[in-house]
Amino acid sequence: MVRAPCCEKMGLKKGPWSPEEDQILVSFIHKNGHANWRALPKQAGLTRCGKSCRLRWINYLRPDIKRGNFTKEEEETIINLHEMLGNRWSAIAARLPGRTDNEIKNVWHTQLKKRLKSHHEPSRDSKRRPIDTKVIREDTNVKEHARTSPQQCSSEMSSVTDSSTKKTTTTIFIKDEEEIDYSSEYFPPIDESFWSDELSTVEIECPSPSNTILSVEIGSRFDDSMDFWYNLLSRDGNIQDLPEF
DNA sequence: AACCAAGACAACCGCCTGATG
DNA sequence: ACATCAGGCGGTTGTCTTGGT
Repeated sequence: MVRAPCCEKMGLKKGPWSPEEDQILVSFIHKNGHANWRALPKQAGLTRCGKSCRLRWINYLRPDIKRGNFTKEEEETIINLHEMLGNRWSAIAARLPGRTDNEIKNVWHTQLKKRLKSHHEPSRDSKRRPIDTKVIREDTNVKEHARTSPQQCSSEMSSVTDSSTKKTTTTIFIKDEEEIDYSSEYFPPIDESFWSDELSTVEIECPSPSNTILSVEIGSRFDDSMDFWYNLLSRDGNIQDLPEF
């Protein structure tokens, strides 16, 4: 059986919402809540599909929405979280009270992406190479390298999940050794099982002289070992919360 | 004043996931 | 175990606004 569409298209209105429609939706939700979005438009007397109503409420009409321009702090937060989480807009929005995933997505595409691009232009005094110059090295000894190198890491991290393969790729950028505080208490020992299985890949950009990125497959105990990476990243102020994988 | 292009924002579409029967 | 549904998410498109000519 073919799955029915979320709403019957015939006769339902599309496009921008009118103030009257907004008023109807707001007053209905205040009175009845929104337990069932599919049934809501009919009950409220709106010629919209449930999805459209939900989106309008979530992105615009909700009372706790913060309107207006993003502050510098919010923009910095978005940039940092995007480096960690990738295009997981809802996860980013969850860390910015009053902001919606749609709004953050728009700001990212219209403003921050441009700013970040210019920010990442190579410069003489920058020790960090731009992301698009990285090289992935296929190396059978890579696990051995990676097992020792994290203690020499300082830290930026980004994570992208391929929805088709369900594979998460996390990239950790490593600054040059002389910049690093080798306080070993940040880095608890990890055991062999950390590297088992093939659930995710971590790419570790190594300091000179090799200047390569090690692609490391990590295993089922990755979540258990996240404190390890968390300590590394939080030490340098790159994250406040554990990233989700 | 009219037109056009670019930018900003709102809304839609299609897919995925978890819940349920 | 499977089919279906509703909600949620990210990508994309549509519409409106603004600035330049």
